[in-house]
Amino acid sequence: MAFPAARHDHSACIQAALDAAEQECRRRGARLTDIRRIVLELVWESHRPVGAYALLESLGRQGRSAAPPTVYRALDFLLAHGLIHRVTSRNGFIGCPHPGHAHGGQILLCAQCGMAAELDDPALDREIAQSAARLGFTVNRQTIEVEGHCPTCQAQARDDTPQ
Amino acid sequence: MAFPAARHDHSACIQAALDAAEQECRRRGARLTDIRRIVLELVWESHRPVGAYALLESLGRQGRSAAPPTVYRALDFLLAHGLIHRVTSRNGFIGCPHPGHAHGGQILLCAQCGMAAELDDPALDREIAQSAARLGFTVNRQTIEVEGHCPTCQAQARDDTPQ
DNA sequence: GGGAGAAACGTTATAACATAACAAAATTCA
DNA sequence: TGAATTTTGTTATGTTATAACGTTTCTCCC
Ligand SMILES: [Zn+2]
Ligand SMILES: [Zn+2]
Ligand SMILES: [Zn+2]
Ligand SMILES: [Zn+2]
Repeated sequence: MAFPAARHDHSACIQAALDAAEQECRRRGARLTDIRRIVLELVWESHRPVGAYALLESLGRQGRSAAPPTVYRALDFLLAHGLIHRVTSRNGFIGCPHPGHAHGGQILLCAQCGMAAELDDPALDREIAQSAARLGFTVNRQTIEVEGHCPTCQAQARDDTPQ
Repeated sequence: MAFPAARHDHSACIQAALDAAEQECRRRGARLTDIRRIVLELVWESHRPVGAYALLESLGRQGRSAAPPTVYRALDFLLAHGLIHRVTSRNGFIGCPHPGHAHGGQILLCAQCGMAAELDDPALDREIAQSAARLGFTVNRQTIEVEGHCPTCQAQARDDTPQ
């Protein structure tokens, strides 16, 4: 789950995500309808969290203008089947690069460029479960959102500060 | 940081929080004005995350009706000085039981009763920082919100399921 | 193929959360 | 006191999310 590089073949990201979604939906007997596929594709337009209303506008630009419930329903479906993750601290959504592969939401967010990546560290899940258990608390779901600086932006900062 | 028991002397919680806030503000040269103190007190009315508009209504019931910006400004102040934490997954706020004592937001949320508690496990912070570092990512801030079941609600579930 | 039932979608309206902008009041401090 | 700063009041609006209900599309069995 490397952090997305500044320049990479992003169309490949999108294609891979759509293929994985197709497969995961087949496996689950879920229907990846037109709208759902299009919304997923739009979520994947970047590696940044996208808001529901930004998706609405994107849909409009594609000539498929819609009302909020349409987008929210598609997002609910994609969330329910693990094809996207919600980024609560940004009121946005990002595509999941490996649906099906069970994992809690561990998300890295670059404060500079806004890019997001998944961390997906099982040791972290265990540590949280253990730590919570010490207080007698049992864990269902966990949301981890880490803000910081991605490798690319750090490198840039070094270049911009000659010294 | 034990999970708050179902029955406990909650007025003591409130008083302790207000005292700690007073002290922390003095230490920082910050002004804990009337509204700010009242909002803090209202946040502490329960151990559950409270929304800004719920606080607005509470203010109204106290005869201090106000507009949204008043509450949001008070919340911003309390956040800035570490007297409360934001619970992004609930669009709410909870009081911090130990302001001043630096700590990232690690919050446990009971899906049953809605109660919240802080986890505050430094090992967790380290694990995240290390795990992120392996991807070349440096951490600024982290939001950890864990949903599950508190000790009280687990005990209740056992009682309600005789078998 | 036809029809009952379920799932998905369209549409309108509204709820819930948050901030911009500017005026008035209170506080600080020289 | 009086200027500078901070805090609060007020109006308006922006942003995010859902309720409710009717229509269409799909599924599956006969
Ligand atoms: Zn990409
Ligand atoms: Zn970056
Ligand atoms: Zn208490
Ligand atoms: Zn509980």
